[in-house]
Amino acid sequence: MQQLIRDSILKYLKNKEIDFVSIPVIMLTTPKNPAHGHLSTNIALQLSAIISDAPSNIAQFIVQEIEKKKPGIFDKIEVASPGFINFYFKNDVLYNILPEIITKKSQFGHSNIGQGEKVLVEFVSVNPTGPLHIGHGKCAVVGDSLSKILKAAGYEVSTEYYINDHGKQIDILGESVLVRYRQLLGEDIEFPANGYQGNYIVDLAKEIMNEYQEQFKGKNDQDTIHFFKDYAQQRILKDIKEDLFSFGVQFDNWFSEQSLYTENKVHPVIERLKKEGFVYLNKGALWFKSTDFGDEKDRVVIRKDGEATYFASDIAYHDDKYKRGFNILIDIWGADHHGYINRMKAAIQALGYAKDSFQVLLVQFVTLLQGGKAVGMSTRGGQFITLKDLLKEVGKDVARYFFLMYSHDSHTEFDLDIAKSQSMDNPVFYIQYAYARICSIIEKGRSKNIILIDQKKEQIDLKLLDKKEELELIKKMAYFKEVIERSALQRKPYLIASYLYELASLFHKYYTEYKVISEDRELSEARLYLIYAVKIVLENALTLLGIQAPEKM
RNA sequence: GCGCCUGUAGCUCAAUUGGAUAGAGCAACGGACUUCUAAUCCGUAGGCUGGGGGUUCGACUCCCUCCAGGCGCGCCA
Repeated sequence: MQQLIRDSILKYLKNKEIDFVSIPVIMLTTPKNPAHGHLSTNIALQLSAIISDAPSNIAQFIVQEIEKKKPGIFDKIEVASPGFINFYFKNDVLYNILPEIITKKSQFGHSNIGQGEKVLVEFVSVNPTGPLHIGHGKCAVVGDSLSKILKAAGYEVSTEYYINDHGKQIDILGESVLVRYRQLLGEDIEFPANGYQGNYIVDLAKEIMNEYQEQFKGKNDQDTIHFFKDYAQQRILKDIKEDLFSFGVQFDNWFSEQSLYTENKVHPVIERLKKEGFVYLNKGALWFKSTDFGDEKDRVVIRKDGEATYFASDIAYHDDKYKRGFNILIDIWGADHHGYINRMKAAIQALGYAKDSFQVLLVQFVTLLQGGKAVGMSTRGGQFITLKDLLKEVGKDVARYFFLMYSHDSHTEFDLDIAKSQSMDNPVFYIQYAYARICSIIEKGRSKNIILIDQKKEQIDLKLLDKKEELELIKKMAYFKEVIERSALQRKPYLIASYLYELASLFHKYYTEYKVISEDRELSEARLYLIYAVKIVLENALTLLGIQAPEKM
């Protein structure tokens, strides 16, 4: 299609004896207004800015050229003021999508724009110092769903969780549990001011007490601290893994920060930066010149006390990602980490990698509403609603959809009351209900001996599908592939969620207006064929979001 | 103070990256079940896209400025 238009433009330029202009990317859009055709392009408007001719003249010419070449496909092609070209396909052409869907099944909508490029999506990566809360949940589904979408769009995707099992926060965690443990044994010691307050710390202390009784009473030596640190961290990590698993989020790899030190990967990277002249000594610490790449200030990589900073290991970590063969790194971070982007981008460039190969998706905060009031949350303060609690309240499907239904980029509200309601307020049920309805119709068809014939479309008269609602459904399904591509390229999983809702809505309308199974056998077969396609597309889209497609509700 | 994100119907959010008449859901009002599931559908009403300026055939979208909210601005992670 693009080529067709391009050729026409070239011919136009030749006729006009215009030497050379770079033709803009030819954008073909599917207009929201049906009166604007099935496909539309604004290319003539764009061209008229470059070459001096009225857009309508250019459009006219392109249309004539295309009509000469492809007389069979279009019902009509029209030029609309001020210079849009609107293409109307013959219904026959639209129908072609149905056998395609039914042949490709779960593969329908998939494409190869990713061209097998290796992408590493890193997300959640929460310190193992406390349970996952709702904000982490949003990051988790955004990352998980985006990975699935990228795969569907032809990228080779790996997912990874970076475990911050090194450094001060972990030390504080160990200390917090130890103090709680000793307090439980009746010792009168003060809880550290910067310690973790949550009840889960006390639970951990109790757990250790049950297992080891008074073995560590009064102790505060290195070995004891180390034991508590390890115990707490591993225990919490196990919970995190379980929570994510029950949320349908799985990782290809769990990467330990500590391993960067045991495998000596941090210091060589710093050395490399030093050699390139991006590192200098000041006030006893070693600084990375991130300002060379647009950061607002330089950053410490080795502290005065000789310890590498978190940033230093993060540089090594990202270097390692590239070394493992990934071309595109996508990190999904909570919005509170946005100040970190520039220094990381700087490091990427200093190491010689392309600036754009490292991309950060900032997930904005979630405000949880209950009874119309906001529920606060902070890990340190210990007051939060955990992901586990949320899953218990609303279930995996609802939670996932609510996190995916809006742009990850905007702060959203999660209304617990709506999420809990099994009513028409709840978009998840709306979509799943459409799927369940289709299943039940197909079942009815089977009972009446109208059986779906997968591959033999010649036995089905698709021309019978001429109702407005039917054509709308078909057009919507034909759009699915593009939605996946856009969603992947723009890194916006929520586009799938919106699409899903719209498709479900079209189906519900159709359902109310027309009977699929009737006395007319041929018509029933054609309509069954149609809704079978809808079923497949709904299922494929739901799969991308990690949401169940129930056959009965 | 500086930086990033956000501001669209009473509420929660969209708007195909600069396109055609700014759209959905909820809430409000009025309708539709002898039917393949009413967890559904149809209709009515609701807007100076935070304010102001600019760029052009065309702006919610880009630029400038102001206002409001969120989040950052450690030799923490």
